[in-house]
Amino acid sequence: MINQDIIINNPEMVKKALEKKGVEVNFDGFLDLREQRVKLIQEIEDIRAKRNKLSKQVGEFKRKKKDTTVLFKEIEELKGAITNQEESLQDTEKIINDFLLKLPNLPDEDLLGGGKENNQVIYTHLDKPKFDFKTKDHMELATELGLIDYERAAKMSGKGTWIYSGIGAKLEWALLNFFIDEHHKDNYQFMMLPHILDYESGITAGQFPKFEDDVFWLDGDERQKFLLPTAETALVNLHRNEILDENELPKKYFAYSPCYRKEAGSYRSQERGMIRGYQFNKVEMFQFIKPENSEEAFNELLEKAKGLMSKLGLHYRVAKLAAGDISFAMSRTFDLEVYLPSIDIYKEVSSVSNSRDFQARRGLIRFRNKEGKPEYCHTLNGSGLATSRLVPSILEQNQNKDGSVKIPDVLVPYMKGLKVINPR
RNA sequence: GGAGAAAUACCCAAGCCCGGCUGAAGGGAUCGGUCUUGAAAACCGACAGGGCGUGCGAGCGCCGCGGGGGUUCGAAUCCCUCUUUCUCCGCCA
Repeated sequence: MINQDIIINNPEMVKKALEKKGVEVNFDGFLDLREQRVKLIQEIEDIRAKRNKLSKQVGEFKRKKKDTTVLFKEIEELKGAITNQEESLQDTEKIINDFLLKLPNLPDEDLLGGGKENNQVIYTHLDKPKFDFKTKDHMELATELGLIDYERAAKMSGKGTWIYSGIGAKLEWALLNFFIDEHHKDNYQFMMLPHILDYESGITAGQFPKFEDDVFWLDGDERQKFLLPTAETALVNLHRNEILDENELPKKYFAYSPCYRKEAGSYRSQERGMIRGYQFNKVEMFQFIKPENSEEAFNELLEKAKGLMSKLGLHYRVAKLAAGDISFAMSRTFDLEVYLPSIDIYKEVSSVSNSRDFQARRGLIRFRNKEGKPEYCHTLNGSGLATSRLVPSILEQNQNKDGSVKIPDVLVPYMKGLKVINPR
């Protein structure tokens, strides 16, 4: 949620900032409603104050055995005036709230406007791998090596799914465990979270109300519970409605979870295999911090994600996203994109984002500052990493002429010493 | 799944039956002070928060006793509902 004071004090600035995200807004109605709200509150509180005073007198009169009919008459007059106003106030506040919940976060000032086309590559690790033989794509490799079973997955679940089988499962699991160990080394706290979340959790994360159709709902039309689209959605809710002690911050967490996504739109056919599915695995990093540590925390998460990628020895790059390519709840996002030789394209394996106080405002996530006053935290998240796109990139980037695939050195201990996956 | 009990401030806990003087007793913790070489103990004092409105400000007002709603002139106290926790029974990985 955008700080309302900023909108009230400088609606033009907010308007321009949101335009960079490709969102057109008009604050005229909002500002009017805000004024209307204050007027109603003043009227209601005025009447309530009078009524409270009179009611108190009723008590006193009764104790002294004095006649109360005069008081009741006065109260009666106040009563009628108040109910209508209270209803209008409720309506007004609901409209204001609904409006605010649908406004995306302000992008950082240093970001370019526009969408994907304006993303900037700011870092590249290694060169594109060169092959002196005819390469295969990851589907071919995975199928030939018996790592992934697409057909049987389709049989039991339908499209957009796959089965990690045998060595393939071991490889996916090795990646997850490698990441988990690395995060432990950095003293992040490991969390295993519910995959089924309530509506309020989706609001706090910024997933709802705008993107209700992108998740899987469990309770039919009632929209009560949904499957998390990323562990971030659960992690951000860890401290919802809490006031943390200043010295507890920063709080650094990580979680492993499958991510369930409906991905309503249609995608290019080149996104075959495991590039986009209804379910994929991810280890997610998350921080609750004081606002003053925002940049530092962002860099830490980015460096951690880069470190993991570099240790895997894969060719990847880092893109600073343009305002329009950043998701709803975020002010700033850098993506790590791994190279897939078969389609000569870079695909996101990590998104490192700063939500600043946007999620904290939605979920009332605060800390007590030095003055003893509650203040909103900043929340940041970063994938560390999404594994389901790494397997394809490992297969494609590390393939050999004989159809075998070299396992990244750091994963070998997690593969019981297996260094190369050979054709069966 | 069934039956019962409970949810009060940082923690423990009274009040709820019998609605008003409870904007919430008491204790602990915490903070400040006295005493002390220092500390502890003892004693004295402070300690309801969060939100909203208003004011330059001290302040004033509204809401607030798990969440929501209702009854009433007035509700922590009565009624409805939801959530969570505990106990017992059943079922089960």
